[in-house]
Amino acid sequence: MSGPGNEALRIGDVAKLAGTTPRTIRYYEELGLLPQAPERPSGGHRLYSPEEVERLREVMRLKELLGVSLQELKDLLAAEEARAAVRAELQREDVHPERRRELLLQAQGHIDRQLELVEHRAAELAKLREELLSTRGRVRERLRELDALAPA
Amino acid sequence: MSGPGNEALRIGDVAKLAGTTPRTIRYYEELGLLPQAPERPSGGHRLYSPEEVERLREVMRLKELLGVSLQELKDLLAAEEARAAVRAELQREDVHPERRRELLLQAQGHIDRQLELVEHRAAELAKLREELLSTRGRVRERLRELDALAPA
DNA sequence: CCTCATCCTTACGTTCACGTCAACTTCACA
DNA sequence: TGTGAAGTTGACGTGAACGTAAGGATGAGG
Repeated sequence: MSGPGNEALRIGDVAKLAGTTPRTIRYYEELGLLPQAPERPSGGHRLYSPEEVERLREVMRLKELLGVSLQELKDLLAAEEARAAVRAELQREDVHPERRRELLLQAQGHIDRQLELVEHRAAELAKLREELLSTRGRVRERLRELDALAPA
Repeated sequence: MSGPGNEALRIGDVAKLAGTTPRTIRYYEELGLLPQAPERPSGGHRLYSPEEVERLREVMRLKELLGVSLQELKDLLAAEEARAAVRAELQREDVHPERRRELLLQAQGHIDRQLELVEHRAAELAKLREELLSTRGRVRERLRELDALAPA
């Protein structure tokens, strides 16, 4: 059985797959951005699953798009971390509805927090985009005027 | 005659108006992000017009929204710089239409470059926003299910 | 089993984007 | 005309986010 989904990746592979370096991965782990993968079977080498690669990419993506510090990002991801735990707990059927509700509300709060950040930035960017488009429109119009008078 | 529009601002005033520090302003000037205001009447103090404040705010805004290094930002603003010069030159009527055309095309190129950057980021952010909204939707649904079974 | 690429930790180095301090000059105002 | 706040140019300091080098352990292929 060598089906896909259970390959054990080494840190160098992960780095290449995510487009970064081993150093950065260790650094993120040190900061708590990535789980400290306490599984170091026999040797001290870190091993990763493809899911971990996705997680890393997501971290890099958020860093890029939200433009926050790694510390702030850590807080934002604590949210995601919590959501993972929540999902795990919610999987089981035997959770008190009261507890379920609490967990879901908590998850919602985390998501809303991220959404707020994202929407704020998105709005600002949209505004900037509109301004640029408008300016470009004016330039184009002037070019057309010019063409009308003295065509190439 | 003390009408608005010709107040001479000092670097500290500018800093407060733009929400930053004198140090940053000097640093930006040193990097070439702000024009080196060669006008230092008698004393060596920098003087600014309200327009310069706007310029500074714009720089800060772009830095924040585009998340680029100050060097890259400088290149992007060389564009804007050029546009300012272009606008000045275009104001005059006695410019060869050929030259006008050239200037306008150049300006258009600069704008398009900025637009490309902005639209790329905006698209990425929009994608992220959609994902978050979708996730939130699922959470909400689960909450509604819960409410239906065991209302508060 | 040997070897060599890859990994480990530790630690110091580097770049960016400023902060801060020193020594001095200039401006605003009583 | 003094005097305190604000400005000037160096210069060095700093936090974030890694890069890089040292010295040694580990793992995969021949």
